[in-house]
Amino acid sequence: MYSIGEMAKKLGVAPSTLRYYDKEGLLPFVKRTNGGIRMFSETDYEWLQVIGCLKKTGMSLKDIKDYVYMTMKGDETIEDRLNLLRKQQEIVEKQISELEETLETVKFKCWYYETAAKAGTTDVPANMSDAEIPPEFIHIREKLKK
Amino acid sequence: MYSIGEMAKKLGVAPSTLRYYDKEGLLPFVKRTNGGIRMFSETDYEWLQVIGCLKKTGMSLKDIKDYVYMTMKGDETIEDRLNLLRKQQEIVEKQISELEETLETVKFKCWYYETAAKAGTTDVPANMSDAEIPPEFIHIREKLKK
DNA sequence: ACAATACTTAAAGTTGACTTTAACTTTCAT
DNA sequence: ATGAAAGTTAAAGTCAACTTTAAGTATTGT
Repeated sequence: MYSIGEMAKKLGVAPSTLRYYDKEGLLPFVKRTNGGIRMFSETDYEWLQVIGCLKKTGMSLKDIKDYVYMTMKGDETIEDRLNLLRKQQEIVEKQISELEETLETVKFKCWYYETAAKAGTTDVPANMSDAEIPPEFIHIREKLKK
Repeated sequence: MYSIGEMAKKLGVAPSTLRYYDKEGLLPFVKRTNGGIRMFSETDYEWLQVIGCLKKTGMSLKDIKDYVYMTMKGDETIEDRLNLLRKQQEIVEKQISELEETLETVKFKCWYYETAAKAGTTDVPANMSDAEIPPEFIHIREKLKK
């Protein structure tokens, strides 16, 4: 069993964050001592890991709360939870492919400034023809212009 | 030349967003008519595409503003801009690898609920031994517990 | 000429996810 | 038994990035 401070440290978050999550109804599974102090168990830790994962996918606290409540309802919500997770998988896959396109654009910009640095002026990369620039950047430059 | 409404449509953002960016100093290059109305050019559009790219990397508007001003200063800031973009490349690469780990966790959860759905209860995937679960999920389940 | 539409600004409001504050209580080590 | 450390709550504050509002000005089509 862990106190809120210990669990916060284990997770790398502030204790106030865990209190906030609890207040928002994300932690209905957390038990209290007679004195009213929260006691976090190992399975609570697993829950917080899952909450952390869903947060990384960009899910809102409200939607995470709905998922937690679904789970609390038991086996009758298995299909719903599966559908929710499948949608979340698609969302993350889309996020990754968008970030990969962003990365290509940033790499183009790096090439642009490397070329400018060698030449001493951005005029050089700015005025290059398609034939002169690395082929993987042609469509990126086009996309930025159109 | 485009009005703010046309440019906003072209970019898929609200006109108020462009006014906000201008007010925050991100668009020092945008010219005005005698009457004070903003006129966006094709190169302004390219600028907004770059701003959009940097925003997708998670850069704050303040830092984007600094980059815009660096560029306005001319060729003496080429090295600084290159360093900034290289750092941003690293940031995006890290974001992608973190999202890929998140994706694996979501895929594990999907497998978990698919298995639960077949069995009619989450007890089945929950009580499986390492030997029974797909090998790629062993370390993910471990990570969630430890 | 004039109505409709789109533009302008400054200032206030919104949102989500926390964080801080204030006043108080519980737990733990000596 | 007592003082420090860590816990508790409710309520207010913060932050970034917009969005909305209000009051007014400019542009465009007939």
